[in-house]
Amino acid sequence: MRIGELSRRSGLSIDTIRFYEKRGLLDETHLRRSENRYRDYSESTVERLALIKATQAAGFTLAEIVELFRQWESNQLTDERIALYLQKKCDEIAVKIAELQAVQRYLEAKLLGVRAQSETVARQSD
Amino acid sequence: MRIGELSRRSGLSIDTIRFYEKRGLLDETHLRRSENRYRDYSESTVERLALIKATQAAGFTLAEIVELFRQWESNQLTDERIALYLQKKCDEIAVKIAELQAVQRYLEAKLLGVRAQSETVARQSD
DNA sequence: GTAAACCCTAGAGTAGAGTCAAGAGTCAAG
DNA sequence: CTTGACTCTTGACTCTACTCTAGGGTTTAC
Repeated sequence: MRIGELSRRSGLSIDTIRFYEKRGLLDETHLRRSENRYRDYSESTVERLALIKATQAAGFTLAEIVELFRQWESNQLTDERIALYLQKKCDEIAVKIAELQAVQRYLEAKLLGVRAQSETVARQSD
Repeated sequence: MRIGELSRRSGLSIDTIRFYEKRGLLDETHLRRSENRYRDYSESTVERLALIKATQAAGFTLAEIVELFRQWESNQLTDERIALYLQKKCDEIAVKIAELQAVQRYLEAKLLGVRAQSETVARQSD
C-alpha cells in the first residue's frame, strides 16, 4: 500500500510516517520501493505503527523504541539480557503508572472538595 | 530563601526555576524581590515546585499547569466548570494509565515468551 | 579588601518530535 | 493531453522544556 492509505489506516500523518522511517523505525519487512520510487508498505506496517504509538504513549522516546526493536529483532542473540531489559522497562512503566495514579488521587480529592464547597454554597443560597 | 537554596531543596536547577517563573508558574505568594533585586522565595515554594513536578510527571504541559493553577487560584469563580475541567483531566489520566498498562502487559507477555524460550534452550543444551 | 561563591538579565543553543513548503515527478480520468 | 490527486526529496521551521553563555552586580569569609 502507498503512504496515503497507510496514513489513513494508521491515523498518522504522511510526514510523521516518513519521519519515523528516517529514524529507522521501518525496515525492508515493512517498506519497499516500487518502480516509480513510491514507498510500498506491507500490511503488517499498520500494526507496526500502532505498536510504535502505544509504546510512545508509554513514555518511550523514538530512540528507545528503535533500540527496543533492534534488540528484539536480532533475537538470534536473544538471552537473559533482553529479559533484563524488558524487566527494567516494565519497572519504569510501573513507576510512571504510580505517578499518574498519585496525581489522579490528588485531583479526585480536590474535585470532591470543590463539589462539597459548591453544594454548601448552593445550600446557603437557598 | 534565595534561588540557590530553593534549587537544592526542590531538586530543580536554578535555570529551571527561573524558567518556570517566566512561564508564570510562580506569583507574588511565592516570589518577592529583596533590596538587591535577588529573588526571595517563601517556604511554600518548595511545595509548589513539588506539585509542578508531580503534575508534569502526570503528563501535563507547563502551559496546562499554568492554566490549572490560574483556574484553581481564582476560586472566587470556583464552580461546576472547574469540576468539569478536573474531571476531564482525571479521565485523560485514566486513559494514559490504561495505555501504560497495555504496553506493560505486552512487554510482560513477551518477557514470558523469552523466558520460556531460554529455558527450552537451556533444557536442550543439557 | 579581595577572592570565592552567589545572584542578575538577555539571549542563544539543544533535543525530541514533528510539521510545512518548494519544486518536481507520476498517474488516472475525462 | 491536461487537470487534479498523489508522491518524491531536501531543508527550513515550530514547539516544549530546558540549559548554557556572556557580561556584570552582591555577599561572605578570610
